[in-house]
Amino acid sequence: MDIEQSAQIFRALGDKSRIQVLALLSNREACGNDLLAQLAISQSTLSHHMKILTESGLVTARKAGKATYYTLSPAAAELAGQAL
Amino acid sequence: MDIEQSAQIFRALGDKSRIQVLALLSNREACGNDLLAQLAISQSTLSHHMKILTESGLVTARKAGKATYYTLSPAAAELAGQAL
DNA sequence: CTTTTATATTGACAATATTCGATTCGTCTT
DNA sequence: AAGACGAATCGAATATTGTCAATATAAAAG
Repeated sequence: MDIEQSAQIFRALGDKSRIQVLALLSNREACGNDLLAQLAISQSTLSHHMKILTESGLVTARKAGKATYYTLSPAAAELAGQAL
Repeated sequence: MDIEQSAQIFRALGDKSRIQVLALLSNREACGNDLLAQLAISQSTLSHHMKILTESGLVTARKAGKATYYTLSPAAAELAGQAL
């Protein structure tokens, strides 16, 4: 694994809101609105965080109709499970 | 583990230079000068990074005479070993 | 006791990151 | 077609971070 990519992943993990998102996703898949309902942040901020999480590879996004469903990618599940 | 503390640890890991430091420390203990010799950063920048690493608990510092010797803490060794 | 060596701290600056409200873009419903 | 809904993007304000040169502190050497 490239060193800058590792840094990117850790940077993605280095934010309270994003860790909360990962925790929510550890149980089950969820769409943006589901997540939004449990986080005290705005919709645009959540969208921004989800972009960072997906770009880092920690989360994968699946669009279905209006909604976007997010799931933990396996690598993230491992890291998150160990460290959280 | 507290969620903000987790974020702090990941933030500490989210920088290229700091990951390089951890890689260097994975083999053996090293003092600042040793590290400085292998990293293309200034002394003050290294000192700053080492502060972040020690404050996050990933690295422990031991002062001996003029020098400060750094070692990976066990938790970091595990995380770093897995992710790097 | 002066000088050198190893770190730490300070102050400054540019680059990044976080956050929000407003707007836009798709998709579904009516 | 019009409206509602979920999400993404834009623009801007603010905060945090990474970096360095300069300076300070502390220990060893001469």
